[in-house]
Order: sequence, then structure tokens, then C-alpha cells
Amino acid sequence: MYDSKDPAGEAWELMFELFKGMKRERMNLAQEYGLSPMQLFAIGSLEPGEEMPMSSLAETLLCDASNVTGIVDRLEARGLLERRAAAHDRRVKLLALTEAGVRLRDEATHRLAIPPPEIAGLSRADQRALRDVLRQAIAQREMKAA
Amino acid sequence: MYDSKDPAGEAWELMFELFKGMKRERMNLAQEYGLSPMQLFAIGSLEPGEEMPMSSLAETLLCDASNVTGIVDRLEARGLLERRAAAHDRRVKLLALTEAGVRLRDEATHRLAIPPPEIAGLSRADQRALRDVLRQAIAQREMKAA
DNA sequence: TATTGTTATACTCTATAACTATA
DNA sequence: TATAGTTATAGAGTATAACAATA
Repeated sequence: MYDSKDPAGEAWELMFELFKGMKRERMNLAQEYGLSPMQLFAIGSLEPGEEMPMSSLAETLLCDASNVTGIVDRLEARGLLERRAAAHDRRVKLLALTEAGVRLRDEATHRLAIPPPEIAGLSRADQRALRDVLRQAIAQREMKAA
Repeated sequence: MYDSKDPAGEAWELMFELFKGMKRERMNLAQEYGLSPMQLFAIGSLEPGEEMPMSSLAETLLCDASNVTGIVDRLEARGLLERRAAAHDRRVKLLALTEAGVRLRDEATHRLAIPPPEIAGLSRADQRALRDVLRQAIAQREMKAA
């Protein structure tokens, strides 16, 4: 038995199909909360109970630091997060979710973590096989970094 | 042997890790061509040699039809596509890639189709296993649609 | 009457550059 | 001097509503 085509290429192509569905879902979810997709992503990037400098959020969001000012302004006006002073460096502002922010984040994160029908409908054995190969894939990345 | 956690949920979480890397790659590629991510996505959505109504592109892009006017304006000004009259319905405008558009699209599509190191670094057996499970997953979708 | 694409409007995201206040 | 965050600016994406041409 042989492959008519590169299996890695086909696998990547198929994953892209699933990715498109996720994009739509994220847009719908953001709209439900009255947030833009980027605002929802920002909320999701903050860990409840932890503080993150604005510069770190800019890296996570893959955008310039100047954009974060506006994004954070709007989320702060909505009462979902707050700016706090950093103890050791008065230039730095630390971001932290408010109680309302934590609630929204937990709910949204939970809903986005639910696998789509394409994955949920697989047999348990196929789900485990998929998980195992993906663990391998991500492990490759960590090996390379070291 | 048992699972400490839902395998579908963990698989979905791991796929999300790979998606994040793809987002960065798409942004970098668009910037190389001097296009916005959305403009590159629009170019990639048009099949060389085929025509697509603007309304269809709006559906593919997951945005309102009014946005497509501006996106297409900018791509047309760059000489990457053109508007054509539809024979049967004079309200409709058909979009078609120019020669330059086809060249750019083919090159960008080819580069985006290259699997990331996480997938390329898997053993051939793992790549096939991943492909087979993803074929199953997408087949689920088609079964449901019928 | 309904539909396709456009325009007008208002808001958000985006990068660049200049600025403030710290370090 | 260098860095964290802001502001100013200009361009692009976004939805809504109103519109023209056509069906």
C-alpha cells in the first residue's frame, strides 16, 4: 500500500478545513457577548487571578503595543478588566480581569473548548489516536526549542 | 489503560495550538505581498480561471457584502483581479483573477500548504495516522449534511 | 417586491511615528 | 539612552441602513 499524495500535506489541508469552522464559531461567540473577536481573544488571554503587562498582551495578540491601549480602554470601560500599577517599575501597567471578566472568560473559554461535531463524532479509538499524534506533533516543537 | 481526560477535548486543544502558529504565518505572508490578511484570503478564495459573484465572496469571507466592495476595489486597483459583467443578470458582478493575481495566488497557496514543522517532523506512520483520522472527521461532516 | 452591489456612517483594528514618564 | 505605555494619524476591516439598478 502506498500514498497517492503526501500525507502530511493532506493532513494539514484537512486541519485547515476545521480551522475555518472555528473562525466562524469565534465570531459568533464574540458577537453574543457584544465584543469584537479581538476583544474576546484578549479576555481569553488573561488568566483569572493573574496579572499581565500590556506589552505581554501585545505579543500574545500579535499586534503593536499602541493597539493594546485602545483594546484595553474598551474592555476596561465595559468593566471586564482593570489596569494596575506594577510595584517594581512605575512605567508598567498590569492587566487583571475583574469578577465580571473572569465569569465571561470562563464561560467563553469553556464553550470554545467543546470539540466540533467533526471531532466529537469520531469513535473513541479515533479520538485517542488523534490526540496521541497531536501530542507527538506539539512535543516536536518543544524538542526543537530546547 | 484509561484516559485521565476527554481525548476529543484534548485533541481539539492541541489543534488550537497549531492554529495559532498558522495565524502568524498568514500575517507574515500577507505582509510580504503588501496585502492585508483579508485581501490575501480573498485572493486565495478565487479559483484561477473561474468567476465568482461578489455575494459569494462575501459568504466565503464571512463578512457583509458592503465590505466586499472596498476589499475588491483595493485588489482591483492593485491589478490582482477584475470585475466582469454577468451574462444572465446585469445586477451581478463576477470576480476573476488577473494573470498577476493567479501568479500571486498560486505562490501564496503553495506556501501556505506546506505543513508546519510540528507536522512535517512526525514519522511517516504518524502522518498517515493523522491524515486518516482527519479524513474520518471531515467525512462525518459530509454524512451529517446529507 | 425582492435582490445585487454601492454608498454613507460610525466604530474597531492596524502600524508608524512622536511623545511622556519612567528606568 | 532605553523602555512602557500613550497619543496622533492614516488606512483598512466591520455592520447597519439607505440607495440605484435590475430582476
